[in-house]
Amino acid sequence: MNRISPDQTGSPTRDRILNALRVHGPQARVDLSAIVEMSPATVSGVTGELVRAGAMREVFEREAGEGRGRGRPKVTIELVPQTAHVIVVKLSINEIQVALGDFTGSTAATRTRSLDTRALSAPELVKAIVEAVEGCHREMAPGYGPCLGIGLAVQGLVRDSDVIAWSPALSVRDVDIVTPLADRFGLSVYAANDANCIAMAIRNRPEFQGIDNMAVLMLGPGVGMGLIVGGKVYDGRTGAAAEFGHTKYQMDGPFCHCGRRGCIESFVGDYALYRDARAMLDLPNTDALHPSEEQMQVLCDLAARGDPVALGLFEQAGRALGFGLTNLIALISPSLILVSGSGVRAYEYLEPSMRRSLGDGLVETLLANTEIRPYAWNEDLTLRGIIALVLGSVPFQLS
Amino acid sequence: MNRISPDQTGSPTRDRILNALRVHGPQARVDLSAIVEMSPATVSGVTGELVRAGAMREVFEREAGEGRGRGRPKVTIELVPQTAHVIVVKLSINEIQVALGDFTGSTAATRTRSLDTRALSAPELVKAIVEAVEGCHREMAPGYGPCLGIGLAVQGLVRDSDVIAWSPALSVRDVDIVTPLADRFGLSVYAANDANCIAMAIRNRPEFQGIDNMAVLMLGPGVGMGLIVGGKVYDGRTGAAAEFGHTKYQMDGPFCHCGRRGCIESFVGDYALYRDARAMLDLPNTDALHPSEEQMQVLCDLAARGDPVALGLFEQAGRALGFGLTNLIALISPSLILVSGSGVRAYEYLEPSMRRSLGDGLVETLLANTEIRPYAWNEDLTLRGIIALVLGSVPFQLS
DNA sequence: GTTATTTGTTCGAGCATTAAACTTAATTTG
DNA sequence: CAAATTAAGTTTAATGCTCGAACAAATAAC
Repeated sequence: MNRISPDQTGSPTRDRILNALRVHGPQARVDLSAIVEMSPATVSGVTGELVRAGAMREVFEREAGEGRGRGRPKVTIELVPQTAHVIVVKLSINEIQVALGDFTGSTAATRTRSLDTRALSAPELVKAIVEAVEGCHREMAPGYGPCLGIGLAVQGLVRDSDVIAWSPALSVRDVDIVTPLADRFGLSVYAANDANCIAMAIRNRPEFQGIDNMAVLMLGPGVGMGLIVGGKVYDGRTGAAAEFGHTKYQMDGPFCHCGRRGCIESFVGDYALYRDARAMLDLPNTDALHPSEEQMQVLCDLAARGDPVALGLFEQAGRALGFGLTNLIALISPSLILVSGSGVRAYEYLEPSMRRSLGDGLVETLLANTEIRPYAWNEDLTLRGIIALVLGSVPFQLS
Repeated sequence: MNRISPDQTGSPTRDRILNALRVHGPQARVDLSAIVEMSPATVSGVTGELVRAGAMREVFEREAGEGRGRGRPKVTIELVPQTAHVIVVKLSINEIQVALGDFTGSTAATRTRSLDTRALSAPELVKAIVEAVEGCHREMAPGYGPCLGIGLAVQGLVRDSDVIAWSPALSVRDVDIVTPLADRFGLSVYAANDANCIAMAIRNRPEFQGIDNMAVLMLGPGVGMGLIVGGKVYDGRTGAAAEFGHTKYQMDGPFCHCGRRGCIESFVGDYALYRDARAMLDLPNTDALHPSEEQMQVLCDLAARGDPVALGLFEQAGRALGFGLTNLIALISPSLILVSGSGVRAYEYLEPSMRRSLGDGLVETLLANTEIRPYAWNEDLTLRGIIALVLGSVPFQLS
């Protein structure tokens, strides 16, 4: 949570309009008024104010092209990207990425630094992040208005949007990362789990606006999940929710990174697949805890060529995944489940056994209410998500 | 959902005040203003209006007893129970119970009718419920103000707060129960799953006001759950959520009532315990699908006397329960899980293995955030819950 | 009795929102 | 090409909700 700025409140209507423009892109006032479900008069007032303040501008696209009907033509308005910015940091294994998010919610620039994150102490971690933020501020922020806040997307367990309880990228635990940053920069700082960020980014796309209950599964090195409940990212108030990957498949199954046995992740995570593959196939030895993209691709290629061992592996993983989804659906029954993450590359090999598993475990009524489909994986979703989170949390105020 | 009264809107503030009085009981205006977090001026206005309308009254409890400090004494106000009423029906196996809920949310009177519910066709079911409601209207409602709505608490799967997709009490499926009732009586009708009703009733107690994420487990003939997310009953938009009992324990486990295998319910439900007990102990033959309270009590007594077979049964059930809770906590991480239902009678025998199961499956961070404890079972919770649900859904309007 | 303290009411200011009337800017039609 | 038509956007005045502030009421303490 933030440490600074206790209760400044921007008008909720203004924030809704700003958000509508971020989600739906430039819009005419009439259309905005339909989106936010307020009268044109209200929208007119708010936009007028913001245009005068320089945060929005009218955009004249004189392409009489198509769709131009009778009557006064619409004039679309857009956010001025330079109005303000946020700085976000993505912490993953051996990598710290910093990005500047502009006022529209886009990533304006990013920079990545490689370092041995697992060797960092808590103060060193803070220092590394402070440096990243300062670097971003120095090099990217000029030309932009004020910094509205700082966001942190963390692989791992974030508690109370405040402290990193545990992360695969770190060897230290329970690091309060927010307080020192807030103190250092005098800004609101928000930390969030990376899967939640991705869920946020996806839910923010126009096509998912109506869907209030959805889950985004992140297959990859680990197995994560972001949950949208009631239209908002669900973090279980302690932040430690949606740990789909550590849902159980078999109590006496293989050991998982988390130290327990039989987690879904220990059947579906990259390391699990590669571990089992190496036992049966002739594959290069490696840091088995973190197989690379290329190594995983090799497995996929084998499956594509019909290799029965590879196919069998994916089939088993699909079964475990289906088991986990069965429980997820029984408990939450989200209307949509998207499967994403780098692991979607193997979706076609996972899907059949996953669906079989689901069919075995769920009554039709439940199954029929939930749509499951893959969603193309894209690295930048995390950044877009944390940017959206910060922009949505800090009310915008006119100066 | 309701079919009548499309969008009449009572003031939200008024509804909040009414609800605060229902939850916290009679209160002075100052205290009310603290509870609803509005200024005394606003509360004064609203209560004045309602007192004038006869829906509230001041109550003079002249017991100078204790707590009387300096200053003008508080005058508590209470809801007038007769102001209005709701009629609720609880449908369970071979029983239809009807109750009148008064304006304060209490059950003013109930009546129960036994009949072979599984023999009913859809129209016969509707007829039986209509009769129950009419009987209630005739015999209990005189003396009360208008009927604000009708509520249905149903054992089983309710879809879209509209149709009974499946119920153990019925042999028919997908019965739209709401439309005919709404048409017949010209009132808003709400149907809800019984476990959700109970969760609602419990969450409505003053001591749980602050807890926004909680789960109420219902052990008994079946295993149900009610989920409170963000302070509201969660029904997954389709109503078919929180099916904890049909969460999986072992894919190849015993068959469950739902037709699938290995559900938690098929290890923890009364029928599962009794089924396994009969295989090993000398117990009376019976309708094994629905063992009676007394029969289950026999099992408990055996455990109390240290019978190893009975203890072993409960231990196994506890293990399954713990497995299910592991997944629930990993996914939702509610801050509180209450275990209730008639099955709590055996809680002390279930608990040790349940906790062991949880310890094996969950990392401490997650486990530490969730409190699990039993909650005394009380038949009337269902009725109180559905009454609260109807009262909370129908905005109150001054005539 | 006088003062202090707390509860509750009343009144007016402030704010957000909207309906309705109006202005603006285009297209279509005669 | 002017007049009619259509649709977007603005302005204004009215409504309604909420709250601060002043005030009234009812008691205990002194």
